[in-house]
Amino acid sequence: MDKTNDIIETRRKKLAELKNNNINLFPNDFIVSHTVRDLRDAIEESQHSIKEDAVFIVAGRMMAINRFGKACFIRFRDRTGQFQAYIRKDKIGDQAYDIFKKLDIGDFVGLRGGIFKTRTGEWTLVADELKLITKAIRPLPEKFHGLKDPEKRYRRRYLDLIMNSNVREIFIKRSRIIQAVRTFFLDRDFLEVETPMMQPIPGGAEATPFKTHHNALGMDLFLRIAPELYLKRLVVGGFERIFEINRNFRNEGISTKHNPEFTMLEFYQAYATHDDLMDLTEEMFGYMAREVTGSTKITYQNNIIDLGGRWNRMPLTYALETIGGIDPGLLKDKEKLLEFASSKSIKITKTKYLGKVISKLFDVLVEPKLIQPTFITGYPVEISPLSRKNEKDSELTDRFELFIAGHEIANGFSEINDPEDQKNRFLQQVADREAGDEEAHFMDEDYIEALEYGMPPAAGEGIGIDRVAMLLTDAASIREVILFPHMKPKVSN
RNA sequence: GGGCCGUUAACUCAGCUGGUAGAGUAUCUGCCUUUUAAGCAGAGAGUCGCGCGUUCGAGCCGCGCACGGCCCA
Repeated sequence: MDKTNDIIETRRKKLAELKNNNINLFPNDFIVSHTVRDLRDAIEESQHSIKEDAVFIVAGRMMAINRFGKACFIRFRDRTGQFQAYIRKDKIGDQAYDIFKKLDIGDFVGLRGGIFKTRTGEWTLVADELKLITKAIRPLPEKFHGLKDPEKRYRRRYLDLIMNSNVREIFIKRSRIIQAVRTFFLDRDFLEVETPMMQPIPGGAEATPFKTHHNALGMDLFLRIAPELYLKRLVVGGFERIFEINRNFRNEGISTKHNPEFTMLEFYQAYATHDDLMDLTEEMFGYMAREVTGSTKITYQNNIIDLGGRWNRMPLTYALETIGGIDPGLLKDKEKLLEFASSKSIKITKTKYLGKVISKLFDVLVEPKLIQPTFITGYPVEISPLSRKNEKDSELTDRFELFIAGHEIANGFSEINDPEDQKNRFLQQVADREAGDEEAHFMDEDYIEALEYGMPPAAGEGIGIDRVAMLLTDAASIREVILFPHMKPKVSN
Protein backbone atom coordinates (compact mmCIF):
# COMPACT_ATOMS: atom_id res chain seq x y z
CA MET A 1 0.00 0.00 0.00
CA ASP A 2 1.36 3.35 -0.89
CA LYS A 3 2.29 5.56 1.99
CA THR A 4 0.98 9.06 2.03
CA ASN A 5 2.25 11.93 4.12
CA ASP A 6 -0.87 13.88 4.34
CA ILE A 7 -3.69 13.34 6.84
CA ILE A 8 -6.38 14.51 4.46
CA GLU A 9 -5.00 12.32 1.70
CA THR A 10 -5.07 9.36 4.08
CA ARG A 11 -8.69 10.06 4.87
CA ARG A 12 -9.63 10.36 1.22
CA LYS A 13 -8.14 6.94 0.66
CA LYS A 14 -10.23 5.54 3.51
CA LEU A 15 -13.30 7.18 2.03
CA ALA A 16 -12.59 5.55 -1.31
CA GLU A 17 -12.20 2.13 0.35
CA LEU A 18 -15.49 2.53 2.20
CA LYS A 19 -17.20 3.63 -0.99
CA ASN A 20 -15.82 0.62 -2.82
CA ASN A 21 -17.45 -1.57 -0.18
CA ASN A 22 -20.81 0.09 -0.94
CA ILE A 23 -20.85 2.08 2.27
CA ASN A 24 -22.87 5.28 2.01
CA LEU A 25 -20.66 7.95 3.58
CA PHE A 26 -23.45 10.50 3.85
CA PRO A 27 -26.73 8.66 4.43
CA ASN A 28 -29.82 10.55 5.53
CA ASP A 29 -32.05 7.78 6.80
CA PHE A 30 -30.87 7.19 10.34
CA ILE A 31 -33.76 7.69 12.73
CA VAL A 32 -32.71 9.01 16.13
CA SER A 33 -34.99 8.21 19.04
CA HIS A 34 -33.00 9.55 21.97
CA THR A 35 -30.56 12.28 22.91
CA VAL A 36 -27.72 12.08 25.38
CA ARG A 37 -29.94 13.98 27.78
CA ASP A 38 -32.56 11.23 27.40
CA LEU A 39 -29.95 8.64 28.33
CA ARG A 40 -29.01 10.55 31.44
CA ASP A 41 -32.67 11.07 32.34
CA ALA A 42 -33.34 7.35 31.92
CA ILE A 43 -30.44 6.51 34.24
CA GLU A 44 -31.75 9.03 36.75
CA GLU A 45 -35.33 7.69 36.53
CA SER A 46 -34.17 4.12 37.09
CA GLN A 47 -32.37 5.39 40.17
CA HIS A 48 -29.09 4.22 38.71
CA SER A 49 -30.23 0.64 38.26
CA ILE A 50 -31.04 0.77 34.55
CA LYS A 51 -31.24 -2.61 32.84
CA GLU A 52 -28.94 -3.26 29.93
CA ASP A 53 -31.80 -4.58 27.78
CA ALA A 54 -33.47 -1.17 27.39
CA VAL A 55 -32.85 0.04 23.83
CA PHE A 56 -31.75 3.53 22.87
CA ILE A 57 -31.00 4.92 19.43
CA VAL A 58 -28.71 7.91 19.50
CA ALA A 59 -26.45 9.80 17.11
CA GLY A 60 -23.59 12.19 17.41
CA ARG A 61 -20.07 13.20 16.51
CA MET A 62 -17.24 10.96 17.75
CA MET A 63 -14.92 13.09 19.89
CA ALA A 64 -12.54 10.38 21.08
CA ILE A 65 -11.75 6.77 20.31
CA ASN A 66 -9.86 4.36 22.58
CA ARG A 67 -9.12 1.28 20.52
CA PHE A 68 -8.41 -2.09 22.08
CA GLY A 69 -8.18 -4.37 19.11
CA LYS A 70 -11.49 -6.20 19.22
CA ALA A 71 -13.32 -3.56 21.29
CA CYS A 72 -13.30 0.20 21.62
CA PHE A 73 -14.58 2.97 23.78
CA ILE A 74 -15.75 6.08 21.97
CA ARG A 75 -17.05 9.40 23.16
CA PHE A 76 -19.78 10.93 21.08
CA ARG A 77 -21.60 14.20 21.40
CA ASP A 78 -24.98 15.54 20.40
CA ARG A 79 -26.59 18.92 21.12
CA THR A 80 -27.44 17.85 24.67
CA GLY A 81 -24.11 16.52 25.83
CA GLN A 82 -21.42 13.90 25.59
CA PHE A 83 -21.64 10.20 26.37
CA GLN A 84 -19.46 7.13 26.20
CA ALA A 85 -20.20 4.10 24.08
CA TYR A 86 -18.58 0.66 24.07
CA ILE A 87 -18.16 -1.02 20.71
CA ARG A 88 -17.46 -4.77 20.75
CA LYS A 89 -16.64 -6.81 17.71
CA ASP A 90 -18.72 -9.73 19.01
CA LYS A 91 -21.72 -7.42 19.52
CA ILE A 92 -21.89 -5.48 16.27
CA GLY A 93 -20.47 -8.20 14.03
CA ASP A 94 -17.26 -8.65 12.04
CA GLN A 95 -18.39 -6.68 8.99
CA ALA A 96 -19.63 -3.65 10.96
CA TYR A 97 -16.48 -3.75 13.05
CA ASP A 98 -14.28 -3.68 9.95
CA ILE A 99 -16.11 -0.58 8.81
CA PHE A 100 -15.86 0.95 12.27
CA LYS A 101 -12.08 0.45 12.21
CA LYS A 102 -11.93 2.81 9.24
CA LEU A 103 -13.80 5.60 11.05
CA ASP A 104 -12.13 8.62 12.61
CA ILE A 105 -12.57 11.13 15.36
CA GLY A 106 -14.95 13.76 13.99
CA ASP A 107 -17.18 11.32 12.10
CA PHE A 108 -20.88 11.18 12.94
CA VAL A 109 -22.21 7.78 13.95
CA GLY A 110 -25.58 6.34 14.88
CA LEU A 111 -25.69 3.87 17.76
CA ARG A 112 -28.27 1.43 19.03
CA GLY A 113 -27.95 -0.35 22.33
CA GLY A 114 -28.45 -0.56 26.08
CA ILE A 115 -26.72 1.07 28.99
CA PHE A 116 -24.35 -0.42 31.54
CA LYS A 117 -21.81 0.83 34.05
CA THR A 118 -18.11 0.24 33.45
CA ARG A 119 -15.58 -0.93 35.99
CA THR A 120 -14.57 2.67 36.54
CA GLY A 121 -18.18 3.61 37.19
CA GLU A 122 -19.05 5.46 33.99
CA TRP A 123 -22.46 4.93 32.42
CA THR A 124 -21.84 3.67 28.91
CA LEU A 125 -23.95 2.71 25.93
CA VAL A 126 -23.00 -0.71 24.63
CA ALA A 127 -23.73 -0.79 20.92
CA ASP A 128 -25.36 -3.69 19.19
CA GLU A 129 -25.54 -1.61 16.03
CA LEU A 130 -23.23 1.09 14.73
CA LYS A 131 -23.77 3.05 11.55
CA LEU A 132 -21.65 5.69 9.86
CA ILE A 133 -23.81 8.79 9.36
CA THR A 134 -21.32 11.36 8.09
CA LYS A 135 -17.64 10.98 7.26
CA ALA A 136 -15.29 13.81 8.19
CA ILE A 137 -12.52 14.45 5.71
CA ARG A 138 -10.54 16.92 7.81
CA PRO A 139 -9.19 16.10 11.29
CA LEU A 140 -10.42 18.02 14.32
CA PRO A 141 -7.92 20.04 16.37
CA GLU A 142 -6.10 18.30 19.17
CA LYS A 143 -8.38 17.04 21.94
CA PHE A 144 -6.54 18.33 24.96
CA HIS A 145 -5.43 21.85 24.05
CA GLY A 146 -8.26 22.41 21.59
CA LEU A 147 -8.22 25.37 19.25
CA LYS A 148 -6.58 28.42 20.82
CA ASP A 149 -5.34 30.72 18.08
CA PRO A 150 -7.90 33.60 18.12
CA GLU A 151 -7.65 34.10 14.39
CA LYS A 152 -8.43 30.45 13.66
CA ARG A 153 -11.20 30.47 16.26
CA TYR A 154 -12.98 33.41 14.65
CA ARG A 155 -12.43 32.39 11.05
CA ARG A 156 -13.57 28.83 11.68
CA ARG A 157 -16.01 29.36 14.50
CA TYR A 158 -17.53 25.93 13.91
CA LEU A 159 -14.27 24.35 15.09
CA ASP A 160 -14.19 26.72 18.04
CA LEU A 161 -17.70 25.58 18.97
CA ILE A 162 -16.80 21.90 18.57
CA MET A 163 -13.61 22.11 20.61
CA ASN A 164 -14.26 24.75 23.28
CA SER A 165 -17.17 24.15 25.60
CA ASN A 166 -16.84 27.60 27.18
CA VAL A 167 -17.44 29.11 23.75
CA ARG A 168 -20.58 27.02 23.31
CA GLU A 169 -21.72 28.26 26.72
CA ILE A 170 -21.25 31.90 25.75
CA PHE A 171 -23.52 31.62 22.75
CA ILE A 172 -26.12 29.64 24.66
CA LYS A 173 -26.13 32.42 27.24
CA ARG A 174 -26.40 35.04 24.53
CA SER A 175 -29.49 33.30 23.22
CA ARG A 176 -30.94 33.20 26.73
CA ILE A 177 -30.31 36.92 27.17
CA ILE A 178 -32.33 37.71 24.08
CA GLN A 179 -35.04 35.31 25.19
CA ALA A 180 -35.14 37.01 28.59
CA VAL A 181 -35.49 40.43 26.96
CA ARG A 182 -38.45 39.20 24.91
CA THR A 183 -40.13 37.66 27.91
CA PHE A 184 -39.54 40.77 29.99
CA PHE A 185 -41.16 43.09 27.47
CA LEU A 186 -43.97 40.78 26.41
CA ASP A 187 -44.91 40.43 30.09
CA ARG A 188 -45.27 44.20 30.21
CA ASP A 189 -47.57 44.46 27.19
CA PHE A 190 -44.88 45.57 24.72
CA LEU A 191 -45.19 44.60 21.06
CA GLU A 192 -42.15 43.33 19.16
CA VAL A 193 -41.76 45.05 15.79
CA GLU A 194 -39.33 45.16 12.87
CA THR A 195 -38.44 48.38 11.08
CA PRO A 196 -36.29 49.04 8.00
CA MET A 197 -32.65 48.04 7.95
CA MET A 198 -32.27 49.98 4.68
CA GLN A 199 -33.16 53.63 5.09
CA PRO A 200 -33.16 56.54 2.62
CA ILE A 201 -32.04 58.89 5.42
CA PRO A 202 -29.87 57.29 8.12
CA GLY A 203 -31.09 58.65 11.43
CA GLY A 204 -31.35 58.12 15.15
CA ALA A 205 -27.67 58.32 16.02
CA GLU A 206 -24.44 60.14 15.31
CA ALA A 207 -22.49 57.70 13.18
CA THR A 208 -21.18 57.10 9.69
CA PRO A 209 -23.49 54.77 7.75
CA PHE A 210 -22.78 52.07 5.18
CA LYS A 211 -24.12 53.06 1.79
CA THR A 212 -25.83 50.73 -0.65
CA HIS A 213 -27.89 51.06 -3.80
CA HIS A 214 -31.29 49.83 -4.91
CA ASN A 215 -31.16 49.16 -8.64
CA ALA A 216 -34.87 49.00 -9.45
CA LEU A 217 -35.67 52.14 -7.51
CA GLY A 218 -32.53 53.80 -8.78
CA MET A 219 -31.69 55.20 -5.38
CA ASP A 220 -29.02 55.06 -2.72
CA LEU A 221 -29.96 53.57 0.60
CA PHE A 222 -28.15 53.40 3.91
CA LEU A 223 -27.90 50.49 6.32
CA ARG A 224 -29.44 51.76 9.48
CA ILE A 225 -27.33 53.22 12.25
CA ALA A 226 -30.39 53.08 14.54
CA PRO A 227 -34.10 52.22 14.26
CA GLU A 228 -35.18 55.16 16.43
CA LEU A 229 -37.06 57.40 14.02
CA TYR A 230 -39.09 54.50 12.62
CA LEU A 231 -39.99 53.20 16.06
CA LYS A 232 -41.28 56.63 17.05
CA ARG A 233 -43.38 56.75 13.89
CA LEU A 234 -45.00 53.60 15.29
CA VAL A 235 -45.68 55.38 18.57
CA VAL A 236 -47.44 58.03 16.46
CA GLY A 237 -49.33 55.13 14.89
CA GLY A 238 -50.70 54.05 18.25
CA PHE A 239 -48.32 51.30 19.29
CA GLU A 240 -47.72 52.70 22.74
CA ARG A 241 -45.26 50.07 23.89
CA ILE A 242 -42.87 48.57 21.35
CA PHE A 243 -39.45 47.02 21.18
CA GLU A 244 -37.12 45.84 18.46
CA ILE A 245 -34.05 43.61 18.70
CA ASN A 246 -32.02 43.84 15.55
CA ARG A 247 -28.77 44.76 13.90
CA ASN A 248 -27.37 48.27 13.51
CA PHE A 249 -24.50 49.06 11.17
CA ARG A 250 -21.88 51.71 11.76
CA ASN A 251 -19.03 52.36 9.38
CA GLU A 252 -16.40 52.81 12.04
CA GLY A 253 -13.28 51.19 13.41
CA ILE A 254 -13.21 47.69 14.87
CA SER A 255 -12.08 47.21 18.47
CA THR A 256 -12.67 45.00 21.47
CA LYS A 257 -15.86 47.03 22.03
CA HIS A 258 -16.97 47.68 18.42
CA ASN A 259 -18.09 45.48 15.57
CA PRO A 260 -19.38 47.16 12.37
CA GLU A 261 -22.69 45.36 12.85
CA PHE A 262 -24.01 44.97 16.32
CA THR A 263 -27.26 44.04 17.98
CA MET A 264 -29.38 46.74 19.50
CA LEU A 265 -32.44 46.54 21.67
CA GLU A 266 -34.60 49.66 21.36
CA PHE A 267 -37.87 50.19 23.14
CA TYR A 268 -40.41 52.97 23.49
CA GLN A 269 -43.10 53.51 26.06
CA ALA A 270 -45.79 56.17 25.75
CA TYR A 271 -46.71 58.21 28.82
CA ALA A 272 -43.40 57.31 30.42
CA THR A 273 -40.39 59.50 31.20
CA HIS A 274 -36.68 58.85 31.25
CA ASP A 275 -37.01 58.38 35.01
CA ASP A 276 -39.46 55.53 34.43
CA LEU A 277 -37.06 53.93 31.99
CA MET A 278 -34.23 53.98 34.52
CA ASP A 279 -36.49 52.04 36.89
CA LEU A 280 -37.45 49.66 34.09
CA THR A 281 -33.80 49.15 33.12
CA GLU A 282 -32.86 48.20 36.67
CA GLU A 283 -35.66 45.66 36.72
CA MET A 284 -34.72 44.27 33.33
CA PHE A 285 -31.03 43.77 34.16
CA GLY A 286 -31.93 42.11 37.44
CA TYR A 287 -34.26 39.77 35.58
CA MET A 288 -31.75 39.02 32.79
CA ALA A 289 -28.91 38.34 35.19
CA ARG A 290 -31.03 35.94 37.26
CA GLU A 291 -32.33 34.15 34.17
CA VAL A 292 -28.91 33.77 32.59
CA THR A 293 -26.50 33.40 35.51
CA GLY A 294 -28.82 32.62 38.41
CA SER A 295 -27.74 35.67 40.39
CA THR A 296 -27.73 39.45 40.17
CA LYS A 297 -24.12 39.51 41.32
CA ILE A 298 -21.78 38.84 38.44
CA THR A 299 -18.02 38.78 38.02
CA TYR A 300 -16.70 40.75 35.10
CA GLN A 301 -12.93 40.84 34.48
CA ASN A 302 -12.25 40.32 38.18
CA ASN A 303 -14.76 42.94 39.31
CA ILE A 304 -17.81 41.86 41.26
CA ILE A 305 -20.73 43.81 39.86
CA ASP A 306 -24.10 43.95 41.54
CA LEU A 307 -26.90 44.33 39.02
CA GLY A 308 -29.61 43.97 41.65
CA GLY A 309 -31.61 46.72 43.34
CA ARG A 310 -31.44 50.42 42.64
CA TRP A 311 -28.42 51.88 40.90
CA ASN A 312 -26.53 55.09 41.35
CA ARG A 313 -27.91 58.09 39.42
CA MET A 314 -25.59 61.03 38.91
CA PRO A 315 -25.69 64.23 36.84
CA LEU A 316 -22.98 64.47 34.19
CA THR A 317 -21.38 67.60 35.65
CA TYR A 318 -21.36 66.09 39.14
CA ALA A 319 -19.60 63.00 37.79
CA LEU A 320 -16.99 65.18 36.09
CA GLU A 321 -16.33 67.03 39.35
CA THR A 322 -16.28 64.13 41.77
CA ILE A 323 -14.95 61.31 39.62
CA GLY A 324 -13.21 63.22 36.83
CA GLY A 325 -11.58 65.66 39.24
CA ILE A 326 -12.52 68.77 37.28
CA ASP A 327 -12.92 72.06 39.13
CA PRO A 328 -16.63 73.02 38.95
CA GLY A 329 -15.56 76.54 37.96
CA LEU A 330 -14.26 75.18 34.62
CA LEU A 331 -17.39 73.37 33.56
CA LYS A 332 -19.15 76.37 32.02
CA ASP A 333 -16.09 77.61 30.17
CA LYS A 334 -15.12 75.84 26.96
CA GLU A 335 -11.72 77.50 26.59
CA LYS A 336 -10.68 76.70 30.14
CA LEU A 337 -11.84 73.12 29.71
CA LEU A 338 -9.79 72.78 26.55
CA GLU A 339 -6.75 74.05 28.42
CA PHE A 340 -7.45 71.56 31.18
CA ALA A 341 -7.78 68.79 28.60
CA SER A 342 -4.48 69.57 26.95
CA SER A 343 -2.80 69.73 30.37
CA LYS A 344 -3.95 66.11 30.78
CA SER A 345 -2.92 65.42 27.15
CA ILE A 346 -6.48 64.59 26.16
CA LYS A 347 -6.93 65.40 22.48
CA ILE A 348 -10.24 67.02 21.56
CA THR A 349 -11.24 67.73 17.98
CA LYS A 350 -12.19 71.31 17.29
CA THR A 351 -15.81 72.10 18.13
CA LYS A 352 -17.94 75.08 18.90
CA TYR A 353 -19.88 73.15 21.51
CA LEU A 354 -19.11 73.07 25.22
CA GLY A 355 -21.20 69.89 25.37
CA LYS A 356 -18.85 68.02 23.03
CA VAL A 357 -15.84 68.97 25.15
CA ILE A 358 -17.61 67.85 28.30
CA SER A 359 -18.65 64.60 26.65
CA LYS A 360 -15.10 63.84 25.55
CA LEU A 361 -13.67 64.59 28.99
CA PHE A 362 -16.30 62.32 30.48
CA ASP A 363 -15.32 59.49 28.11
CA VAL A 364 -11.69 59.66 29.19
CA LEU A 365 -11.86 60.68 32.84
CA VAL A 366 -15.07 59.15 34.15
CA GLU A 367 -16.40 56.32 31.97
CA PRO A 368 -13.60 53.81 32.71
CA LYS A 369 -14.17 54.35 36.43
CA LEU A 370 -17.88 53.56 36.40
CA ILE A 371 -17.66 49.90 37.35
CA GLN A 372 -20.88 49.44 39.29
CA PRO A 373 -24.06 50.23 37.29
CA THR A 374 -24.46 54.00 37.11
CA PHE A 375 -26.95 56.22 35.32
CA ILE A 376 -25.46 59.51 34.21
CA THR A 377 -28.13 62.17 33.67
CA GLY A 378 -28.38 65.79 32.56
CA TYR A 379 -26.83 65.64 29.09
CA PRO A 380 -26.37 68.99 27.31
CA VAL A 381 -28.97 69.79 24.67
CA GLU A 382 -26.41 70.35 21.87
CA ILE A 383 -25.28 66.72 21.97
CA SER A 384 -28.81 65.33 22.41
CA PRO A 385 -30.74 66.30 19.27
CA LEU A 386 -33.58 63.82 19.81
CA SER A 387 -34.00 64.28 23.58
CA ARG A 388 -36.65 66.36 25.27
CA LYS A 389 -35.41 69.51 26.98
CA ASN A 390 -35.56 69.63 30.74
CA GLU A 391 -38.48 71.75 31.99
CA LYS A 392 -36.32 73.66 34.47
CA ASP A 393 -33.05 73.98 32.58
CA SER A 394 -33.37 74.33 28.82
CA GLU A 395 -29.61 73.75 28.41
CA LEU A 396 -30.08 70.17 29.54
CA THR A 397 -32.17 67.24 28.39
CA ASP A 398 -34.14 64.52 30.15
CA ARG A 399 -31.64 61.92 29.10
CA PHE A 400 -29.45 59.29 30.72
CA GLU A 401 -26.72 56.91 29.76
CA LEU A 402 -25.99 53.70 31.62
CA PHE A 403 -22.44 52.60 32.37
CA ILE A 404 -21.36 49.24 33.74
CA ALA A 405 -17.80 47.93 34.04
CA GLY A 406 -16.48 51.04 32.32
CA HIS A 407 -18.60 50.42 29.22
CA GLU A 408 -21.47 52.46 27.85
CA ILE A 409 -24.38 50.03 27.90
CA ALA A 410 -27.53 52.06 27.28
CA ASN A 411 -28.81 55.46 26.22
CA GLY A 412 -32.34 56.63 26.96
CA PHE A 413 -34.40 59.76 27.10
CA SER A 414 -37.79 61.37 27.14
CA GLU A 415 -38.66 61.95 23.51
CA ILE A 416 -39.23 65.22 21.74
CA ASN A 417 -42.85 65.25 20.58
CA ASP A 418 -43.03 68.94 19.66
CA PRO A 419 -42.43 68.90 15.88
CA GLU A 420 -41.23 72.48 15.90
CA ASP A 421 -38.60 71.75 18.54
CA GLN A 422 -37.48 68.64 16.65
CA LYS A 423 -37.27 70.55 13.37
CA ASN A 424 -35.07 73.23 14.92
CA ARG A 425 -32.80 70.57 16.40
CA PHE A 426 -32.46 68.96 12.96
CA LEU A 427 -31.73 72.36 11.40
CA GLN A 428 -28.92 72.86 13.88
CA GLN A 429 -27.56 69.41 13.03
CA VAL A 430 -27.70 70.21 9.32
CA ALA A 431 -25.74 73.40 9.98
CA ASP A 432 -23.19 71.39 11.98
CA ARG A 433 -22.86 68.92 9.13
CA GLU A 434 -22.28 71.78 6.68
CA ALA A 435 -19.66 73.10 9.07
CA GLY A 436 -17.81 69.81 8.80
CA ASP A 437 -19.32 67.48 11.40
CA GLU A 438 -19.73 64.30 9.35
CA GLU A 439 -21.62 62.49 12.05
CA ALA A 440 -24.29 65.17 12.54
CA HIS A 441 -27.90 64.11 11.93
CA PHE A 442 -29.70 64.64 8.62
CA MET A 443 -32.96 66.53 8.28
CA ASP A 444 -35.85 64.07 8.13
CA GLU A 445 -38.91 66.00 6.93
CA ASP A 446 -40.98 62.84 6.76
CA TYR A 447 -40.35 62.19 10.44
CA ILE A 448 -41.27 65.79 11.33
CA GLU A 449 -44.49 65.32 9.40
CA ALA A 450 -45.27 62.22 11.45
CA LEU A 451 -44.74 64.20 14.66
CA GLU A 452 -47.13 66.85 13.34
CA TYR A 453 -49.91 64.26 13.51
CA GLY A 454 -49.16 64.01 17.22
CA MET A 455 -46.98 61.61 19.20
CA PRO A 456 -47.96 61.03 22.81
CA PRO A 457 -45.29 61.86 25.34
CA ALA A 458 -42.95 58.90 25.44
CA ALA A 459 -39.55 57.75 26.52
CA GLY A 460 -37.24 55.45 24.63
CA GLU A 461 -33.99 53.62 25.19
CA GLY A 462 -31.38 51.64 23.31
CA ILE A 463 -29.32 48.88 24.88
CA GLY A 464 -26.31 47.29 23.23
CA ILE A 465 -27.02 43.57 23.44
CA ASP A 466 -23.44 42.58 22.60
CA ARG A 467 -22.18 44.62 25.53
CA VAL A 468 -24.74 42.99 27.80
CA ALA A 469 -23.64 39.59 26.54
CA MET A 470 -20.02 40.52 27.31
CA LEU A 471 -21.01 41.45 30.86
CA LEU A 472 -22.97 38.30 31.56
CA THR A 473 -20.39 35.97 30.01
CA ASP A 474 -17.31 37.77 31.37
CA ALA A 475 -16.01 38.34 27.83
CA ALA A 476 -13.22 40.90 27.40
CA SER A 477 -13.83 41.37 23.69
CA ILE A 478 -17.02 41.85 21.68
CA ARG A 479 -15.68 39.23 19.25
CA GLU A 480 -16.17 36.61 21.92
CA VAL A 481 -19.94 37.18 21.90
CA ILE A 482 -20.45 37.55 18.12
CA LEU A 483 -20.49 34.23 16.27
CA PHE A 484 -18.83 35.54 13.14
CA PRO A 485 -16.99 38.78 13.90
CA HIS A 486 -15.80 40.68 10.85
CA MET A 487 -12.34 39.74 9.62
CA LYS A 488 -10.33 40.72 6.60
CA PRO A 489 -10.14 37.89 4.11
CA LYS A 490 -6.89 36.04 4.41
CA VAL A 491 -5.12 35.80 1.08
CA SER A 492 -3.30 32.49 0.87
CA ASN A 493 0.15 32.70 -0.71
C1' G B 1 -3.93 56.05 11.95
C1' G B 2 0.23 54.96 15.95
C1' G B 3 2.82 51.51 19.46
C1' C B 4 3.92 46.60 21.26
C1' C B 5 3.46 41.37 20.37
C1' G B 6 2.39 37.05 17.35
C1' U B 7 2.40 33.88 12.59
C1' U B 8 7.12 26.96 12.80
C1' A B 9 3.55 19.68 11.18
C1' A B 10 -3.72 18.88 11.19
C1' C B 11 -3.76 21.14 16.67
C1' U B 12 -0.89 23.07 21.05
C1' C B 13 3.92 24.70 21.41
C1' A B 14 9.78 24.45 21.79
C1' G B 15 13.80 26.01 18.68
C1' C B 16 20.26 28.97 22.49
C1' U B 17 25.12 33.38 20.13
C1' G B 18 22.96 32.68 12.49
C1' G B 19 25.29 26.37 11.10
C1' U B 20 20.23 23.74 7.50
C1' A B 21 13.60 21.30 11.96
C1' G B 22 11.89 19.33 17.39
C1' A B 23 8.11 17.55 21.29
C1' G B 24 3.15 16.16 22.79
C1' U B 25 -1.53 15.21 20.64
C1' A B 26 -3.49 13.64 15.96
C1' U B 27 -2.23 10.26 11.66
C1' C B 28 -0.23 5.39 9.71
C1' U B 29 1.54 -0.03 10.91
C1' G B 30 1.58 -4.01 14.66
C1' C B 31 -0.32 -5.94 19.72
C1' C B 32 -4.45 -5.34 23.03
C1' U B 33 -12.52 -6.97 24.91
C1' U B 34 -13.82 -2.14 30.87
C1' U B 35 -10.57 2.70 28.75
C1' U B 36 -10.86 7.97 31.00
C1' A B 37 -5.56 13.01 27.77
C1' A B 38 -5.64 4.42 27.85
C1' G B 39 -0.96 1.58 27.17
C1' C B 40 3.34 -0.78 24.50
C1' A B 41 6.56 -1.07 19.88
C1' G B 42 7.61 1.24 15.30
C1' A B 43 6.85 4.88 11.10
C1' G B 44 5.58 9.02 8.21
C1' A B 45 4.47 14.08 8.35
C1' G B 46 7.08 21.20 7.35
C1' U B 47 6.50 26.80 1.27
C1' C B 48 9.31 28.01 9.46
C1' G B 49 2.94 33.85 6.93
C1' C B 50 4.81 36.30 2.02
C1' G B 51 8.73 39.15 -0.52
C1' C B 52 13.40 41.50 -0.74
C1' G B 53 18.12 42.20 1.54
C1' U B 54 22.71 41.12 4.68
C1' U B 55 25.75 36.63 5.02
C1' C B 56 29.84 31.28 2.91
C1' G B 57 25.16 30.05 5.38
C1' A B 58 18.70 32.91 7.72
C1' G B 59 13.13 29.84 11.37
C1' C B 60 16.66 33.27 13.99
C1' C B 61 19.46 39.64 11.74
C1' G B 62 17.47 44.16 8.60
C1' C B 63 13.60 46.38 5.43
C1' G B 64 8.73 46.00 3.28
C1' C B 65 3.96 43.63 3.00
C1' A B 66 -0.30 40.48 4.70
C1' C B 67 -3.30 38.58 8.55
C1' G B 68 -4.31 38.45 13.76
C1' G B 69 -4.07 39.92 19.18
C1' C B 70 -3.58 43.73 22.95
C1' C B 71 -3.09 48.95 23.99
C1' C B 72 -3.58 54.06 22.38
C1' A B 73 -6.13 57.64 18.97
